[in-house]
Amino acid sequence: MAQSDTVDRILDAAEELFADRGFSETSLRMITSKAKVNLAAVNYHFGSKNALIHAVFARFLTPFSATLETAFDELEERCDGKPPTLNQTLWALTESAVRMPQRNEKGISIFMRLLGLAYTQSQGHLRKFLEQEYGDPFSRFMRLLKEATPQLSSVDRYWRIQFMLGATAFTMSSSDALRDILQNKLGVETTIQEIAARLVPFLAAGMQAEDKMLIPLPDSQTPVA
Amino acid sequence: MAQSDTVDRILDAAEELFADRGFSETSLRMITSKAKVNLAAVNYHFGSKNALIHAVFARFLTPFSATLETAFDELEERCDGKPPTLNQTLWALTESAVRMPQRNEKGISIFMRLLGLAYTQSQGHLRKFLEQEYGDPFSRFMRLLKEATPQLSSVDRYWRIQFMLGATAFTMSSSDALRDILQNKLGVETTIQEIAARLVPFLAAGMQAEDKMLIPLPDSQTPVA
DNA sequence: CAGGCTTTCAAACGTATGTTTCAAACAGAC
DNA sequence: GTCTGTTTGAAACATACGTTTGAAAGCCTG
Repeated sequence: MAQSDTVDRILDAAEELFADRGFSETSLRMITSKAKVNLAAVNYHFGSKNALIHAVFARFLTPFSATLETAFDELEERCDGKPPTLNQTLWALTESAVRMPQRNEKGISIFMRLLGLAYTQSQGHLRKFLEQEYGDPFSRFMRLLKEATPQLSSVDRYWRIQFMLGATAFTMSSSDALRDILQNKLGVETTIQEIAARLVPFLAAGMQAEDKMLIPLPDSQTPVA
Repeated sequence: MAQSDTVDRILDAAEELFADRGFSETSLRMITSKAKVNLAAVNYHFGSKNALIHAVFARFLTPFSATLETAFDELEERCDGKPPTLNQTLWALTESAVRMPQRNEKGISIFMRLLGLAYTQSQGHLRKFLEQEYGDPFSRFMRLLKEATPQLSSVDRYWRIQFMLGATAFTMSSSDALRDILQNKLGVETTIQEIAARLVPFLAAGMQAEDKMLIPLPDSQTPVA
C-alpha cells in the first residue's frame, strides 16, 4: 500500500456517502467502516469532520476550478475582445464539468450532488470555506454572465442565475436516479452529455426570457411592479 | 390557554426551525425550548420526531393542495375544453402558493423552504408520506404540463420538468439566504412574490426553448444527435 | 367534591455521535 | 539492529440525541 492510501480511501468513502446522504446524516463510523480504516484515522489525518468535508470538496474543486479558468481563458482569447455569448459561457462551464477526469463512472453526478449539497445544506463553515478558496473563478463566471446579458438589470440577472444554478445542481445531483426513471418509463437511455445538451438551451432560453411577469392578484396582497 | 395550544406551539416552532436548519440539524430539545413546552410533549402529542415532521407538512400542504385543486378546476373550466397554456398552468400553481393564508409574514418563505427541503433532504419516510398524501394534485399538474407542451417529445418534456422543479425547489429552499445576499450586495429588498414573478417567465421560456443543443466536442467524447 | 381521563413535568434510559488517548505496529535512516 | 517519527489500533471519553417512565397537575363530568 502506498503511504497514504488511507487518506484517499477515506476521501472516496466520505465523498460517496456525503453525496448519498448529506453531511449530518453521514457519521464518521460509516465513513471509516466503508473505507476499511480505523475510526481515529479521520481525526488523525484531517483533524475534524468539518475539515474532512472541506478536503472532499477541495479534491475535486481545485482541479475543476483550474480547468475552468483555462476554458475561460481560451474562450476570451477566441472572442478577441468581444464578450463571449451566453451560450458560449454556459457551454465552457458545462464542458469543463463533463470533461473532468473522473475517478469512476459516478464521478460527475457525485460532483454535482456535492455542489448541490454545498448550496442547500451549507453549514456556515462550508460556505465560508468555498467562498474563500474558490470565489475567484466563480466571480469570473459571474462577470462573463453579466457581459453576456447586458439587457438584464442586476436584480433580474441575480435571480436568473440562481434559477440556473438550481436547475443544474438539482438535476445533476439526482441525475442517476432520474436517468433510471426515464429508462423504466420510456425505455430511453440517456448519457450525462445528453442531459447537458438539453439543460444548456433550457437555461439560455430562461436567462434570455423577455419579461418579468406582472402578477395579477385579484384581491389581497400587493401587486408586484 | 386553549386545550391544545401546546400542539400548535410545537408545530410553529418546529416549522420555523426546520426551515432554518433542516430536519436532522434540528433537535427536539431546540423545538420544545423554543415552543416553551416540555420535551416529552412532542412524543406525547405526535408520537415521534418523524411524525412531527409529517404533521408540519400536513398543516400547510393539506389546505394548499385543496386550494390548488380548486385553482386547476377553475382554470380548466375557464378554458372550456381547450388545454390551459403553460403560463396559465404555472401561474395557477404559483398563485395558489403565494395566496395561501399565512400565519405570519414569514409564512410563505417558510412554506417554500420546507418544500425545497422535502425535495433535497427527503429521508425516505418523508418522500413516501408526501407521495401517498399529495400525489394526486401533483399528477394533475403533470398532466396539465403535458397538455400545455404538445410540441415536446416525452423525453424532452421529462427533462425540462426536472429542470423546472430544480430551479424552483432549489431557489425556494434557500430563498431567505439569497434574499439577504441580494440585500447586502445591491441593497434591494425582495418579496417572495417578486421572486415568483421572476421565476415563472424563466421557467416558461426554458420550457419552450426551441432546440436541443448540438454539442461541439472538439475531441474525445461522442457528439450528441 | 370525587372520579377518571388528559396533559404536563423532571428525570432517566439507551444509543449514537465526534473526539481523545495511549500503546502497538510500522517505516526509513543511521 | 536500533532508534526516530509516523501511522494504526482498540478502547474510552464526553456529549447530544430521541424516547420512555411514572408521578404530579389539570380538567371535565357526574
